[in-house]
Amino acid sequence: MLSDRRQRLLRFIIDEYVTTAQPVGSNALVEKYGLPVSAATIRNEMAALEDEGYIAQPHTSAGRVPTDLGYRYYVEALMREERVPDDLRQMIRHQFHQAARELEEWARLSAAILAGRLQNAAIVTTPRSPEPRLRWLELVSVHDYLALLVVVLEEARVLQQTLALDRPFSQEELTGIARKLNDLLAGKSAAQIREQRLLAVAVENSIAGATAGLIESTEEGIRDPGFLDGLRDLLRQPEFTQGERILGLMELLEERNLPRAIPPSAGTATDVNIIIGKEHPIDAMQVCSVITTRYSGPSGLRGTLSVVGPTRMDYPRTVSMVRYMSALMEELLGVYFA
Amino acid sequence: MLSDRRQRLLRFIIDEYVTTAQPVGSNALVEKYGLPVSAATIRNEMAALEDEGYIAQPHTSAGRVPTDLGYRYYVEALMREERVPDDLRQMIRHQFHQAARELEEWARLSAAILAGRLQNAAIVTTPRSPEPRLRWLELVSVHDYLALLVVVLEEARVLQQTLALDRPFSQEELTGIARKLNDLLAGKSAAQIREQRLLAVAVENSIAGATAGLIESTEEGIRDPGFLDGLRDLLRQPEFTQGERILGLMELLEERNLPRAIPPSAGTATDVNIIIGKEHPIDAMQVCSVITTRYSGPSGLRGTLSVVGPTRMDYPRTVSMVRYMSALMEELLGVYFA
DNA sequence: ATTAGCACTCTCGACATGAGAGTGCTAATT
DNA sequence: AATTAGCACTCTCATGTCGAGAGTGCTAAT
Repeated sequence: MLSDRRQRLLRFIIDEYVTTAQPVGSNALVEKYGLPVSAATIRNEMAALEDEGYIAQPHTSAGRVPTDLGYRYYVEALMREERVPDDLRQMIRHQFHQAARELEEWARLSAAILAGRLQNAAIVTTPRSPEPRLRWLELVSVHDYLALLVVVLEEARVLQQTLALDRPFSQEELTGIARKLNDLLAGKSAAQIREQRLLAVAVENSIAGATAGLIESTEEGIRDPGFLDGLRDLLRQPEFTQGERILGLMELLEERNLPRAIPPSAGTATDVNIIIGKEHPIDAMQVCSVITTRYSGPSGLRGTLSVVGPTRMDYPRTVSMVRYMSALMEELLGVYFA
Repeated sequence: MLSDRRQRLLRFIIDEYVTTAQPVGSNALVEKYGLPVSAATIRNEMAALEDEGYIAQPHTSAGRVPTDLGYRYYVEALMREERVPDDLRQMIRHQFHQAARELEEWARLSAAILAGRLQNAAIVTTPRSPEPRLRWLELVSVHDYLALLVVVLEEARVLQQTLALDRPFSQEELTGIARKLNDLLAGKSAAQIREQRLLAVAVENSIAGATAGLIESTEEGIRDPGFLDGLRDLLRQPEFTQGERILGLMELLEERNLPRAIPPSAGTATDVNIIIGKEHPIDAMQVCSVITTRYSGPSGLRGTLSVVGPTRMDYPRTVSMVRYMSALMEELLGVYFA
């Protein structure tokens, strides 16, 4: 257990380092924060903090830099709750009111706001149901042998797929099939649709199968990897201006490989989840911290908001923003599906 | 007009610089390409090429580097047609056969293939009609006061928008409205739908308006900025490893601001269009070259394929790849809408 | 017209140097 | 027992110098 003074010191060091990105020395600390002791005392305390692994020196005669463990302690014990200022809340609400009322659009906008405000990368997934159900399906003829299958899920998500037909179908025929399938399958999950498949007509059977497949494909998260924004902001961070270290990160983020970049376990906690540096299982991400939160809406809808930045990031501000955006999304979802 | 020898020399210089990314000197040139004259002669010729503005020295005692003008001359007069090798064609076709048969998916895949093969960024837009027409619309009830408008265009593109309703509507009512509007509006463009708007019922009128608006919104290209891939490859290019210069570029590409990154005029030529360095109107892009081509399909469908790389890029290979992918997309579109 | 020869220019890496920042330790002070 | 002043020490960083190497332009000879 750290003494009170050491805790305070660690907080100062982190606060200072977060803003300057420079190793912080004992003198600067005493001056800037008006500490009632001399630099020498601080040096003793810092040596102790270093022994315990919370801070480190890049080289002998440099100041101290927080370690991943230091940040972890900070996040667990030292960090003060921050509140998103009211005027910013107003601005954000305003932006949402101006945007189209679409789930996708909200997710996109959330990512843009998080990235812009925090100057880091943000990834937001659209709300999805854990077990999506069919609300409506439609078959539209593209030409004689090709039809477009349009599937609307309960959560107002629209999916599409083209189907090759083994004989020509008219739009009337297709509409008839769609009506029949709607009567039979509406409200059902992919699994339930698969069970149901004992229709007399082969075409209907195969279309039902395609519908189930389409719904299942969304569950794997392949089709909707979420919205990524702010890569440019991340690149601007001083720790990444030296190419190299960013490359692995780019690979990961550009292919929107969310499950890999952000371990699924990150969503188990009800609250905000924080992964710091080396705590991350993937090498390329170990220079970063990831802050994730879930949001949920009516009928089991769920999505995630994540911010990716250097370990030297403003944790209180990021946590407060992520938390606020999550609450906002939940509120909007509530109204949407009122 | 350049003498034969100078032309050949310019080609050698560019070929060499493209592969090594290092200024090329007279000695290296004589040795590598087995020229029948001495280095001194080459120096004289290079001095002449420099006077005419085709090459330049980064500093006094360095080798020569092609200028934008040099690349321009190369592209216009010196470049040899290249052919995408048959085995690569096979591989690419194979990838397309494995992919889902969706326009969007094809565009995504094209961008991935271009980026991967050429190690540069690629942007591919999905095929769009210049004057999209309605094929089918559907209204799906989300809850009493909210409906989802699903619009299918002739080109098998699906659009969606939620509509707030001023009184509760049942799914049956909505289906009735949709049927009526389909009868009335199918095959019409946004403009024609707007003219048509003299329906008796207010709701029908406003839904028709929303449909027209939705169709129009796609024309502005806001909703579908195209698929971008290969930013990571671009970052790996030696000219961009020193952060800084990449930042402006990122801004532009990440927001997928295609119209700005790739001037619309780039599509007027029937063939491949090449913009080299300073020829580009936007500052941030002046360290890059952009190679663009259009592809088109039945009933006026059009899209573009673009590759963005450093001015030092392999023009013949890029042009051949872009041209091949364009032909392939046209072929696929032809079959799709057979 | 071509070329050999040569002086010249510039970059780059290695090395040295000094200022500056920051530390750890010791001994004195409270 | 905690704190502090003082000081030697270490390390980085910016600067300067130097020589090697690369490449050029010019001149005079072929």
